[in-house]
Amino acid sequence: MNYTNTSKNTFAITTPLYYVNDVPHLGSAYTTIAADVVARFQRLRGLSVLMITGTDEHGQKIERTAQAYGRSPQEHCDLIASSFVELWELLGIKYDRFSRTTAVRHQAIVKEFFGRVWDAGDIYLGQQKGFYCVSCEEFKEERDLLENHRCPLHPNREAEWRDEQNYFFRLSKYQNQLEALYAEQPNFIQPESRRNEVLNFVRQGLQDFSISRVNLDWGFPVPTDPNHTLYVWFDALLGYVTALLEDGDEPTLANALAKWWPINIHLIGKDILRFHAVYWPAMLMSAQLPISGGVFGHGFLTKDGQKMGKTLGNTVDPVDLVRRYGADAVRYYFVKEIEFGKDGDLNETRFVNVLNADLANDLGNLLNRTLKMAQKYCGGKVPPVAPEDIPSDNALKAIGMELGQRVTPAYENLAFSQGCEEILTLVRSSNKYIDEQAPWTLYKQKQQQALEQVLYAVLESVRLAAYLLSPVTPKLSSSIYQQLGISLDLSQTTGDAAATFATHAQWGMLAANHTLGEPHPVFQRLELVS
RNA sequence: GGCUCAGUAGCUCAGUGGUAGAGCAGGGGACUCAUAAGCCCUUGGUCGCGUGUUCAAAUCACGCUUGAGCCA
Repeated sequence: MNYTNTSKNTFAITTPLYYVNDVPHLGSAYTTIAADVVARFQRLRGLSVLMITGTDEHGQKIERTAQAYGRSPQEHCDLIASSFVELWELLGIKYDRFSRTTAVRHQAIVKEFFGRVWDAGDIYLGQQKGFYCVSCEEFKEERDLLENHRCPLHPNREAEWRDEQNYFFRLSKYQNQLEALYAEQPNFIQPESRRNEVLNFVRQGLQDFSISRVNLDWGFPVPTDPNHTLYVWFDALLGYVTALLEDGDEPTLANALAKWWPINIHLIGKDILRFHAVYWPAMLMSAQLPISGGVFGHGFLTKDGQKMGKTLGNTVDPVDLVRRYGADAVRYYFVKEIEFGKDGDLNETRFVNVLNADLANDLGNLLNRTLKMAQKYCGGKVPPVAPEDIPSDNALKAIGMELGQRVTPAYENLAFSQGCEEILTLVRSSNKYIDEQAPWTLYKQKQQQALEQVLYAVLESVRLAAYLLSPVTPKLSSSIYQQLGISLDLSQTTGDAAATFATHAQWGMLAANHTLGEPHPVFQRLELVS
């Protein structure tokens, strides 16, 4: 699987546009961290990257939530949207677009897109009868509901009986085209278990779905019939398109699609897979637009093995988590400790153990002990060693020479955990190498040349590890670069030449004789905070 | 009810036919450059249960069981 479009030098990735029913939860943070990691990696590779996140702000649920808080819907949306922005700031998310579905220009895009689907003859008026769960914003089959027509996902509220005229999207027409898409692009839906779910679902036969609601004000009017309001999902998915507009652009599809379309990959939680893997490509087919490169549905997070939820009262506030442990720690834990695609657990004891072992003890201390030795034994400078003079069977060079090539497919395939493990191999080997070579003994024996080779090999290995890990831990990696005396802020790379993979992912780019920085612990050991 | 995925060391997981592995956590040791870190050694598993196929099964087949999920 490789979502990089090699014919263009661009890479566009999205998180969902998060529903502003409530302040951001940990799951939203998880998706956004993952997207940021991919985006940062692609920038390092020199691609022009557009990372899109944002908020989905329409629908009955928002209307009612706002009402419950005594706010206007727009006030409510503004408030919640800003809490997302703040969280991304806190987490060090470097997004390029924050797309809000209440934006004025979004309406223009939706209107034009609707027109194309309308002209294709794929929208018709029909009757929708059934129980509607406002929390899901979906009609439910009666057999799927609990007693008193309560939705299994929202058992505290009864689904509402609706019998109304709705506009429908002719999804059934795209059954064959969708199946062909899944067959021709086996990676369109990842991971595989999710793909199977979708195939199974589609195989059973697709029904048209309703794309408008009546008796609802908070949303865009159906362009051809203002008595109806567009269904929130129809407008939300198009938020990805609107996000592609440059600031001064006229809000037209042509402008939006000019540079970045098709989006390389949508990262989503598994709960909204159907919208992205079935409805969305069908909508694009109807509008005769190219389909996105793929959809990756990741798993859910549990807390100490239990589902997080308000009923259990065990939700974890991402803001609180970052305040207690720091952004890099939170990012690293979720990216390294949870296999992307599977469900994962947050356990704070494990959190602290892993962070201390990997980042404080193995990586941070490795830098610190080596820098201190460089101070004592080499005058605080990178030893005058040419990397080519280090034999290729040197334990660290052997790993370092191949590491970039090993880590690249891991990032490309969103196998973050694997990539981190590869990097850690070099870090752990470096600690072992120091103990084996015992530079302090070489110093006492006045074997300066051997000593310098050892320290160079280790310093360079730390640098390489920091560079390759920088998509995950941008601040930590930057601190390491700084202490190595390299003036390049890895947390702010923009895809320009200075920080590119071609040079920095090579083992041996550390320049001899330049002055190293002052050693300070780059990652303090964490304490379990309750 | 149908279907999918998973069940391997205390924890998180790798291992898809040939004498059970990693990281973390636990125990011991030697060292000293270092963030009481690192290094070495080590405790720990009838690989969910059962039957079958095979010279040989964590690995293949069937059944059961537990958990997660999909079936608008």
